[in-house]
Amino acid sequence: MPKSELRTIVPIVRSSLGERPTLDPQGGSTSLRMDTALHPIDLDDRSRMSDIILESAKLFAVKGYDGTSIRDIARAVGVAQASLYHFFADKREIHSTVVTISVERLLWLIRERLGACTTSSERVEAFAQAHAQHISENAPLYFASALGYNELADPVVKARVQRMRDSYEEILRGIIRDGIESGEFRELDVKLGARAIISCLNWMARWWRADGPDSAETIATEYVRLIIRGFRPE
Amino acid sequence: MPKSELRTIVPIVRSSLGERPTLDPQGGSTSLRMDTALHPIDLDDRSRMSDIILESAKLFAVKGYDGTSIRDIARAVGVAQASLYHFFADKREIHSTVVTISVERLLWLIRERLGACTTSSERVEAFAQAHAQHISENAPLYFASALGYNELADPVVKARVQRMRDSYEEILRGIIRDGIESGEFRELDVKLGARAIISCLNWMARWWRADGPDSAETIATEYVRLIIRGFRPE
DNA sequence: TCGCTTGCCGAACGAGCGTTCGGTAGAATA
DNA sequence: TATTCTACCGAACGCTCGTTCGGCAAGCGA
Repeated sequence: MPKSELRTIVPIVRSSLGERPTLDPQGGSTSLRMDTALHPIDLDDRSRMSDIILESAKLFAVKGYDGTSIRDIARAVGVAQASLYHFFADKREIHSTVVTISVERLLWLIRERLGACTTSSERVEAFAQAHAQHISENAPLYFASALGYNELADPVVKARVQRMRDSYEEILRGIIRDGIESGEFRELDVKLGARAIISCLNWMARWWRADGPDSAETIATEYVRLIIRGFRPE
Repeated sequence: MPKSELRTIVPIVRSSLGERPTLDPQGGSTSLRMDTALHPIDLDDRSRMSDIILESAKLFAVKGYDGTSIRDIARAVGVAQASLYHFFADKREIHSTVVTISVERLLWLIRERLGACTTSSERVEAFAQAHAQHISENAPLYFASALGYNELADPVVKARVQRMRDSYEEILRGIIRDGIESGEFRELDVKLGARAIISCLNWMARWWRADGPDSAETIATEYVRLIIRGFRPE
């Protein structure tokens, strides 16, 4: 089961390169499955494929896409270069998979966290904390995705990741809109408010490190509490 | 004079690679001149050197450091590859110069803009507007610097740019501290407040484009007005 | 007029890149 | 038992990269 889930996403990423996914009879339903993010991909099994993805993510996070060579990845995983091509079509597919899994996880985590919240303020805070949890739990994956997602060469993969980022942003906008409607927030520019919070969260990829004094969750919460003060009426 | 100013900064950047700057007798005084940013570098003369810097900035901004080749730059400028090495020691020096000039300009612009302001709120707004003005006036330079400044290979250049970014951040922190002292702002976490504003400004490099509906200055002002609401007392 | 510097170029260098090919050992399937 | 498939590898291919070298023409101070 864990391994089969991992084996589901790669053909989907690959399908955007012109190939059809081999595990599912229909392309349409698989991409729907992607966007709705019903489950996170398991990378904790000790399969080769997980290893490749995780080691690649570490390298991409530190050295960037261009700065990381196939030889680097092979050395980190402990296999020959040629072996990587047994699991992935090319280097771009490895990178696309890393980025896609990261965004998929983030979206899944946010949706799961939002279920337990009632007020709009709580929901904004939960949104930020889910983002922070993703940063701290999947640091290499997240940094690789955040720093390198505009290096995505394939336009189809890029479009799908963009679509997922759009729905990520739309979730926050919806929360703020609800808050305005219920009177919990004043009449404010929804786009601007959402973007301010997301900017703070995203910029953390540039300076936050796990060995620093504050946890990602703490910082995210404080950001939200500061900005949400500007959301309050009067 | 314009050209000579441009010819000042390059030896300074170069000096960090182990060479001594040739235009100034003392290394210490030149690096002091850099950090205090007494004047912006003129890139509007039609010299070869300005051309190389500006065309490189455009390419770095779009394709990144690794994605841009010496051949790309030479083609954009309209010279042979070998000619670039007449003005710069290597590719890294071109990139370092682009990034350094951008940060230098930003700092200079902020210091100039802050002179005309009185209240702390005005000063925070002026800070953000100076940043926005830099983005819109020097878009390629800024994007190249913002997206690629952690690709700086040379540790000495990286340290100097970091130092300039630190003093950039310290300016904003000082403004906020003054505002708290005078009672204009409540007792808030200065580091966090400054970081929130800077995050919004920096993240603009990822999504703002000159052909969009809003000017960079407008967006920056609205960000600040939103966040500053959370700075106000009670 | 001589010699030096500046600006510039064509051609080539070695290194590293992503990728491919032919093949093997072993497990799974028939 | 015969066949197929999975996981994996060593060695090489063609290509692009940053950089270097030797040389040329124009300008300029001596």
